[in-house]
Amino acid sequence: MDSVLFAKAMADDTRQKIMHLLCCRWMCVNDVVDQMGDITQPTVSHHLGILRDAELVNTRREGKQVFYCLNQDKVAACCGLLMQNFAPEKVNFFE
Amino acid sequence: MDSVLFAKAMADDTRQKIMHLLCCRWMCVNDVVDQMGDITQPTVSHHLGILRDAELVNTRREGKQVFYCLNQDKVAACCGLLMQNFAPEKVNFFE
DNA sequence: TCCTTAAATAGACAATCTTCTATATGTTCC
DNA sequence: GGAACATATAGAAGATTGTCTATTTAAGGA
Repeated sequence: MDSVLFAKAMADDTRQKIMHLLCCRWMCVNDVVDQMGDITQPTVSHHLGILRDAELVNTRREGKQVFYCLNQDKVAACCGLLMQNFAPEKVNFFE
Repeated sequence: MDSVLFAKAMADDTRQKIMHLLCCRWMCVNDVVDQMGDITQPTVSHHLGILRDAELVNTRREGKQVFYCLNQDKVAACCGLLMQNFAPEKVNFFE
């Protein structure tokens, strides 16, 4: 993936909070909305859409609800890409 | 550092191009402008200011010129932070 | 001191982004 | 099929960002 797309997806406080919620579990949209407290459902959906476009979340429908979960593999791959691009001297390739 | 500030600093194509130029060498502002080709000096200065605020570049004055170089330690630290926050299951702490 | 060069800052404008309300789509149950 | 619930989309308003031109600040040389 493109490292700019990744950075843009991460470049918002609300989005990082959502990502934190979804880090190690599946949650449906309404539960995310409840946990976030002060933002509306459409706003949450919008942010989830951006994260989905960047492939940073996995998604699954279950009846009426749609569940999301952070895609840690993607995050790790993108961080690795950033490291290779912008901290190549700090990467240990064979360790 | 704050992971949102880091992501915001990275969230622009022009800025990532500049970072790439400065990745493994010191360059003065005018040389960056020349390499970038199609953007003006004030725009480059603006982007360098954002990178400087995020501590992603080191800076040094030499006579009339100001030199910049990418701070790979900072990049590595921020990537590590992102990994811990958003890919904790992919981090091997003791390897 | 004055001129030249290098970089930063100010201010304006357009584009992008975040958020909202209102509405549409999709799913389940009666 | 229609009501109820869950999520997505549309469209608008305000905030933030990226870029430019014009100007200012900083340093060096004649």
